Amino acid sequence: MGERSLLKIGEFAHVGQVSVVTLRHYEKEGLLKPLTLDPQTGYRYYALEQLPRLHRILALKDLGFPLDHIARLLEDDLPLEQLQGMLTLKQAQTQQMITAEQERLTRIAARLHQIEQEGKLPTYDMLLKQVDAVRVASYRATVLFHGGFEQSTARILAYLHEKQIEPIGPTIIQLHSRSEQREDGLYIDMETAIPISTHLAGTEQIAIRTLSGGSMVSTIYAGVNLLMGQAYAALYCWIKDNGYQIIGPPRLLRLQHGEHIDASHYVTELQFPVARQAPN
Amino acid sequence: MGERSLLKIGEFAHVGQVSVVTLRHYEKEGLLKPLTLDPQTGYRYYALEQLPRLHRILALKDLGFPLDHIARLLEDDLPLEQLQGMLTLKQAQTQQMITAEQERLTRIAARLHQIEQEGKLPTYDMLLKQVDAVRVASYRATVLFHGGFEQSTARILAYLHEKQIEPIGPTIIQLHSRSEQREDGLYIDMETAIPISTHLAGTEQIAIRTLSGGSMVSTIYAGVNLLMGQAYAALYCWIKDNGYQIIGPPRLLRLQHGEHIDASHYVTELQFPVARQAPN
DNA sequence: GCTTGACTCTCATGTAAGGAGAGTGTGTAA
DNA sequence: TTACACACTCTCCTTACATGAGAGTCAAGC
Repeated sequence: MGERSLLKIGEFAHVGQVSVVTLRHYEKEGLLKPLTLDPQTGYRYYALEQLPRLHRILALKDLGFPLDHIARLLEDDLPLEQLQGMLTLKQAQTQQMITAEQERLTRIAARLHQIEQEGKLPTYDMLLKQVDAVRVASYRATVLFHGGFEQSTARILAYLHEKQIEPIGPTIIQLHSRSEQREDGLYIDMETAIPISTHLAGTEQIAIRTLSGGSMVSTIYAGVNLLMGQAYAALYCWIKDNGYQIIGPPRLLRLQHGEHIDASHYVTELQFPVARQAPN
Repeated sequence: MGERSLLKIGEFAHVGQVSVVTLRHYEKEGLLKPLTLDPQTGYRYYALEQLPRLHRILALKDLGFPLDHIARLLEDDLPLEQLQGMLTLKQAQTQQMITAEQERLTRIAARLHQIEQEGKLPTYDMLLKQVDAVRVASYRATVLFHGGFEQSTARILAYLHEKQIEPIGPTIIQLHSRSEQREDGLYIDMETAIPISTHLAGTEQIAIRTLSGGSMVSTIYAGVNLLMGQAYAALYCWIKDNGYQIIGPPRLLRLQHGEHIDASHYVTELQFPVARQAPN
């Protein structure tokens, strides 16, 4: 020690506290070339004076930069503004990642919460998804909860058939109010909507309109679940736990229903339009 | 729609809002097999009833699980505790990652701060590293800052030479107090230490002891910088900005020094032992 | 001068989760 | 019939290395 000398890769790796493989990798990436290369043996020889550069590489890696960015940052003629720009950008990205991870943390906690509540494997899987706006033919009325939409659906389908238009997606039901009990059954204000591709005029009863898209919390279940109580409740909890707020009526997508299908094979998606709750 | 049917991979991908490639990938990973496979054509056919499973996969992926963990989580006979365990573990990991990212954010901010202060590319790169404890032969005295350690080093080396012991690392100088000006120069209480591998008895002057290891904030610079003012200051700022506290005397590692070496080729590492500041 | 063990070289492959793209051969629907 | 969807295989690409194979080199002891 104390003598000026060239180090073999292993020695340099040792003082730099990195692996030999890492040094070779950095050379390949053009980050740190050995001072000399023995043309006979191919041995790499490093000088201790290269240690500050290695140190800088590690420091930048520690800031989260990928190696190719570090290569740019190490260029001698890099203008100061660009350096600052890259750092500021990285700062923003890191902030964003933290936010994302925190949301994920909340989702995990919500899931654990759900398991505790139900005391078993959760039945419903919540997912936040983006939904496109879609043009529909819709019919809105306050009808019997059980079977009410069958009539509505039939009514719209008849109209579309008459106009020779085919549906382009599953029937969507918007539940505009919570159900209310009357003497002859459970009633609800629901809008039955069938997606179509073409524009046409509606009738007094059947409106041609566009269902808005946006962020939806969604869950899908198979089988019959007429009251959807559990799914509804689970979704409601999830939205609350994860700091969202409901900004519209829930939707029911009848992905696989019908008279000649056994009820146990029904597939339904339940969606709530949501937005991030303003953090007050 | 509304009819029970088998979907081709493209259709299923569409309703599930994933890519065809993804579905094939999931099949290969054993996460989601198509309901039937046409032996003639190899076409995959999915049932809508598989949508909840896909949904669950996506939800778990959203929680941050890798695909092989999801495969385990999807097993029917997974005991509840194991599910909870995996979620709790993931929760802890996510929390840890958030903490790490926040520290990174602080480091980036410190770096930007440093650039602003210096008004140019920062000269010193700070890195937090773990240092092992090391046995040394050391000599402590209040000596002239300039050249004082040369004598100390020579003294230790003479002793080691007499005992036929070779140093196993660069000379370490611990600065036990800040420098003080006297009439004939700048004095400092410094301990010069040379790493050795064997244990042996010391003398009145030369102690054989162990330098403790631990977390060190380190910077390396090449060239002569006798007062180390800038490096010292930069390191000091970094430690403060990043919420650490200094828990011991700074160390100077003379990685490449010596009489027959040009001062511009000196390589020195400056280390401060630190600990996380208790968040009060 | 020889052996031995530690070290070094190059090259290839693997990682997670697919994305992108090409090439080639069928299937399905209007 | 003509698009288009789908099949299969293959490769390369992403990050920052780790791991290993097979071969050559260095320094030290005998």
